[in-house]
Amino acid sequence: MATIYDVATQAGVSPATVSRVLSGKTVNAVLTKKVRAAAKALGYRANRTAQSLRRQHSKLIGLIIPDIENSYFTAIARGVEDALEPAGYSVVLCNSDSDLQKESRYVDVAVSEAMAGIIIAPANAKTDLSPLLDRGRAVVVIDRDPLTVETDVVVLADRASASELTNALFELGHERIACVTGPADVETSVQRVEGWRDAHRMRGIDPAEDLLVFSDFKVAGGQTTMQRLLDLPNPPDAVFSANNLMGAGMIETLEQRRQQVGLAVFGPLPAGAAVPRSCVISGTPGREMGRLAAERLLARIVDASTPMHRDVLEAPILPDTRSRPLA
Amino acid sequence: MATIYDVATQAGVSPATVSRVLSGKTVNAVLTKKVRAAAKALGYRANRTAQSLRRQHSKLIGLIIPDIENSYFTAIARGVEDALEPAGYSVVLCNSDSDLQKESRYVDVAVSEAMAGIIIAPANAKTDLSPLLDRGRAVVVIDRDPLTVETDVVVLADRASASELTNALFELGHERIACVTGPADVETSVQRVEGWRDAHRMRGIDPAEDLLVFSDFKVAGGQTTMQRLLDLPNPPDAVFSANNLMGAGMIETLEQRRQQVGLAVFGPLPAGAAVPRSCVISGTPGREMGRLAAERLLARIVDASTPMHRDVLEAPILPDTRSRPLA
DNA sequence: GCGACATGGCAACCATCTACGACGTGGCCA
DNA sequence: TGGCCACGTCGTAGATGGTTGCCATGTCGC
Repeated sequence: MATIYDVATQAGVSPATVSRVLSGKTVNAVLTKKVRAAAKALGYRANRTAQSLRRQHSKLIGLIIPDIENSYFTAIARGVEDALEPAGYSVVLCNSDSDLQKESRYVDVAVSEAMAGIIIAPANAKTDLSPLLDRGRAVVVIDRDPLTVETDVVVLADRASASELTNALFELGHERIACVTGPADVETSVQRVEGWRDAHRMRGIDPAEDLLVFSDFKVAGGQTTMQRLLDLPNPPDAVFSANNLMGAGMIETLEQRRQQVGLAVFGPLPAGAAVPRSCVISGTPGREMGRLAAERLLARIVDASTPMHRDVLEAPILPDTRSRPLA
Repeated sequence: MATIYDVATQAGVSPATVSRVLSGKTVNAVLTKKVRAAAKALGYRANRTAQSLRRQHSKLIGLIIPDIENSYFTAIARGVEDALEPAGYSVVLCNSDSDLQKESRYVDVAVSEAMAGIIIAPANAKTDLSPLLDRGRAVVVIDRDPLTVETDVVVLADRASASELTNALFELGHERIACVTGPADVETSVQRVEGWRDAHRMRGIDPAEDLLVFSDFKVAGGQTTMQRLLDLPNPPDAVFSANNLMGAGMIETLEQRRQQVGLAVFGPLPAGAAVPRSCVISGTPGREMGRLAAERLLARIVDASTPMHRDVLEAPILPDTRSRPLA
C-alpha cells in the first residue's frame, strides 16, 4: 500500500505538502499538480486508520437498531445513509436485537473505534448511553425517547397516532378493541397503549384493560397473541397492533384460521399483505426520520454546543389503497 | 480518555507490560493484578484505531449487500453477525443499492479502513473487486457468483431451485408460465431463468420466451410487470417470480385487481402475505449462508493460503403452510 | 534595504504493539 | 561456595501513517 511518503518522494515534495494538497489547503499550483499526478500514479488512498488516530475521530457513524428485520428500521438506515454519504461518512449498521448486552458491546465498539457519532434506537429504558455522553461523543436518539438523558431526539407521535388508529376502529363500528403492544419497558410500547386509552376516554368509554397484551413487537408475538385473543370466551371485535410486524403476524393467524376481525396497525404492512376488510394502517416516516437524525448528528459533530432538538414526526393514517409503500 | 500510559503509571509498570497483560501474554501474577485493577479503575478501553494502525488491520468486517430492504439480505446479515460476533469482530453493513458507484465507494472505505475482510453480494457482473484482491484482503462473495475471480463463494442452487419451482407449477396444472426475473447483468437473474427453461425442456416444451421479463428484483417491478402480463391478449396462467420482493409486488397487483394466477416465488414471502390459491414458494437459507460465508472469511483471515471453497446451498420448496418464516 | 506575508518543510503527536536489550534469579559445575 | 550461563520477565524505543504548529526561507513591495 502506497503511503503519503511514497507520494511525497515521487512528487519531490514533503509528506506535509502532500497532506495539504489532498485536504484542499492552499498549495502552489505546480506542486499541487505534481502531487496529484504522483498520487494517481501510485493509486494512493489515505489510510483512514492513521487519519482517525491523528484526528481523534473517524469518519464512521454508528447506527444501532433493535431489529434489522423490521422494515421500519431499515428505512431509517436508508434515510441516515441518504444524509451521511454526501458528507463523506460511512454508516456502521448494528443490530442490537433488543439485547442490552449486545447493545452495550456496540456502544463500546463505537467508543473504541472513535466513531464520529452515534444514532441509536435504544433497546429499552435501561439502555446506558453514558460511555458516549461522558466522552462528549455526538449522539442522537431515535424512535424511543429516553426522557431522562439529554441528547437530540427524533421520535414518532406515538400516542397521537395510536389514538387516531384506535378511533378509526371505533368509527368503523367496532366496540371491543384489544391492544397488543411491545415490551413494557420500551417507551414506544407504553406511549402507544396510552394512545389506545386516549381514544376510549375521548368517547367516555373505559378501555378494556383485560384486552391489553404486552408482546414482543415481532411476527411470532402477533401470531400467538391473535390466537389467544380469538380463543377468548368474549373475544374482541377488533385489535390495535402497536407495530407493523405484529400486525403481519396477526394477519397470518387470521388467514390460517380464515377468521376476520377489525385491525389497526401502527406502521405499514409488507407488500402483498392479506389486508383484512376492516383495517386501518398508519405510515411511519422511517426514511425521513433517519435523514433528520443524521442532520442533527452532523450539526452536533460540527459544533457540539448546538442546542438540543426534539423532533416529533407525524405517523398519519394511510389512505385506504392497496398500494402501500414498504416503508 | 484513559490511555495505556495512564494505566501504566497508575499500576507502576511500563506501557508494554499493560499491553502484554491485556493481550494475555505471560506476566507476573502480581503485576497482572495491579494492571487489571488500574485498568478497571480508570475505565480503560483500548483505542482500536491505534491498534488497527499498529496491527495493519482492524476488527471490522464489511458486508456489502445490494438491498437492505430485502429480508433475504438482512437474514444474511444476521447469520454473518452470528458467526463474527463471538470472534470479536464487528460487522459494517453497507447497502450498495445495486449501484456500482456506491459499491466501489464502500470497497474503497473497506481498504482505507483496513478492514479485516469483506463479504459482498456484488451489485452486478461489472463489480470490481481488484482493489481488495490486489492488496490481499480476505474476500468472500455471496449470492451472486462472479465466475471469473478467485475468491471463496457461497451461493444458492439458483438454477435447480428455479427449475423445481417451475416444475411445481406444471404439476399444479398450469401450462403457460411466465418468468419474471431481475436485471440481465446479475448472475442470479440469468441462472433462475435457465432453471425456468430447464423445467420446460424436461417436459419437451418450448419455454414461452415472449413471457420472459427482465425486471428489477423489487416490489414495484413485480407490481407493474404483473399488470402488464395480465393485460396481455394471451396472458399466462401462472408466473414464476425469481425473487421474493417481486413476488410480493405481484400479489399486491393480484389483490388490487382481485384476480388469480398460479404463482411460484423464489424466496419466502413476508409474513401475512395474501398467498394465492395456487402457489409454491422456495425457502432461501439466508442466515445459513451468512454464517457459512463468515466462517470461510474467518478461516481466510487466519490463514490466507486456505484453499478456495465454493459452497452451493439448497433452496428447497417450502411445505404448503401459512406459517412461513420471514427468511 | 527592510519589513510583511506567503508557502513549504521539519518534527512532534496521536495510542498501541513488539523487537531487542537489560537485568535478575536460579541452577549447575568447578 | 563462588562464578558463569541460561532463561524468564520487564522496560525502552521505534514503528505504524497522516496531520499540523512552528519556523525558515523566499518573494514582493515600499
